[in-house]
Parts: sequence; structure tokens; C-alpha cells
Amino acid sequence: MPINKALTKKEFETLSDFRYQLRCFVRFSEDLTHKYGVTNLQYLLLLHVKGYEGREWATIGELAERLQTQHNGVVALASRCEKLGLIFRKRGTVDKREVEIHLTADGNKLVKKIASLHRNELLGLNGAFKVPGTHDFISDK
Amino acid sequence: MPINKALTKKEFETLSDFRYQLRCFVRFSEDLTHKYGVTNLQYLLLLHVKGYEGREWATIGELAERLQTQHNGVVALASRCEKLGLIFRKRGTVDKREVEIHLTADGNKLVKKIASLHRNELLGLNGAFKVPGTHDFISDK
DNA sequence: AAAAATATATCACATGATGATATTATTACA
DNA sequence: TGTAATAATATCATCATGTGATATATTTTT
Repeated sequence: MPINKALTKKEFETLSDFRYQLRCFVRFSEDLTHKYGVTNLQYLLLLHVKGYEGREWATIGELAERLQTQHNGVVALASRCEKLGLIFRKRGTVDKREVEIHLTADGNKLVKKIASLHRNELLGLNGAFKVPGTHDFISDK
Repeated sequence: MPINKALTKKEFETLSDFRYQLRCFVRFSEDLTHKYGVTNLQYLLLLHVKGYEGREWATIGELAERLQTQHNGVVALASRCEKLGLIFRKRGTVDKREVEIHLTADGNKLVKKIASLHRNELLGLNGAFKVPGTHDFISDK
């Protein structure tokens, strides 16, 4: 049962602040990735490949789910990353319709570097910003 | 002192999951705003105006800070919202270089509706998704 | 084997971000 | 006071991205 009562001024301010905090994190991430010569989306592709559960490659369709976008957007994104020498395509061995996205040595090195800096930011070790609840996600145990 | 130790496989998975969760929320928000005929960014402009601390209008520059973007992007965004009849511009009275962004009756009605649905999602009342920590931001007390 | 479904790719078009530059208003200071 | 410097908004060109429509190859269903 959704609440239907109108929002108070304070609640609008809170929602606005929440989006501002989220945006600050994404902005930090954008600035960081640009510093290393890739867009944020390109980094996210690498991250989802590197962090795919149980293996270090993923298909176009799996990446589309992780990026919450259409497959054709991922196709184009993968092509841009391929041109940058960060990933390479490999036809699926079982299902030949599938395309596996793998990291190149350069792509692997880059995602390690950028992800490491993200972890530090999320842990509040070197950044001004902290997303509440991120300690539930990120730990260095 | 940032941690320099290489990330473990599990940490990559955790970072990947974190971005996936964030993206799921933004995707929910995108789908919702599109359902009401505006882009997510257009909604955010309205939200930051409606939720601006202490008043219900904001200048282009103030909105650029809240949206963590360049002023010229906000100028274009404001023009699109103006064309949609959601906001109107008003020259600053004190400083005539400034432009105040105000909501129209339609813009006000729309932001109330969409923000209300966001609040319910963030409270976990009607959605599958929950951002950890959002209870710190959102309350219906 | 034919039909349906699935995975990836291509293309056209719109949104959005940004650097460069312009315009107008305000502030600093000589 | 006037003149230079600064600030706020606007305009324009360019590129990254998202999406609908459509195509191609492969697998699954019947």
C-alpha cells in the first residue's frame, strides 16, 4: 500500500539531497575514469566483466542485464572498448550465437587501477564523499 | 592512506554488484519518469527546484551544482523543460545576470506525482529494489 | 524440416555532456 | 568615475550514449 499523502517540503529537500549524493559519487567516478582515458560506461563494462560471478568474461546479453540497458547499446559499447584495445570478442563455444567479452592485458590493468581507487573512495579513505550503506557492499577484509 | 593491495576476485564482484544496484535504482527512476512523459534529467531539474533548501526556485548555477554538471548543460535542459511548459525563467531581481527557474502549475503537479512514487520505492513499499542506507535519507514521519 | 525463439549486429535519430566562444551584468581597483 | 576583471547565462559544434526498427545467424520447438 503506497503512501498517498502529499510530500512535505522537507521530504522534497531530502529526495533532492539523495539524488545529489548519488550524483556526486557518479561524478567522482566519471572524473576518475576520464583521468584514465575512458568514459564511465566503458569502465563499467570492464568492471562487470572483471567482476562477473565465477568467471572473468561475460556475454553481450549478460552485460546488458548488469548495465540495465538494451543489448544493442552494449554491442556499440563493446565495439568502442575493442577499438581502444581494452577487450576482445570471442565466439561462444557452446552456443555460437553468443559472443564472450574478455579483457585484454591493458583492459585488465586499467580496471584493476580504477577499481582500486573506487574502493578507497567508497571506504572513505581518501575522498570527501560517502554513500550511506556502502560499507554493506565494500569491505577490505 | 589508500589501500594499495590488489583487489580480490570477491571485491571485484562486490564493486560490480554495487554499481548494478545503483543502476537498477536509476533504471527504475528512468522508466517511471518516461511513463510520465519526461526524461530522468528533466525530472531531476524539477526535483532540485522543488526541493531547493528554503525556497522553491533556483538559479541556473545553483542547479548546475545540484546536478553536478556544467552550466551550459543546465541552460539547454531548462530550455527543453520550458518548451514542455514545466518551468519558466525569471530574470534575477537583485543580480540581473542570474535567471531564476520556477515551476509552472503543470511542473509542480508532475514533480509531486513522480517524487511520491520515488519515495514509495525508496521506502521499499511497492518496489523490488532497495538501496541500503536510504532509510537514512527518506522517512515518512 | 519448418517455424519460432534467441543472440548479436547495424542503422537512423534524439538526448545529453562538454569545450570554445559570446553577451550582458557586476565587482574591483587605479 | 571609468576601465579591467570577473561572473552568469547563452549558443554552437562535436562526440558518447540510448533506443526503435530491422537484419543475420544459430538454436530450440513442434
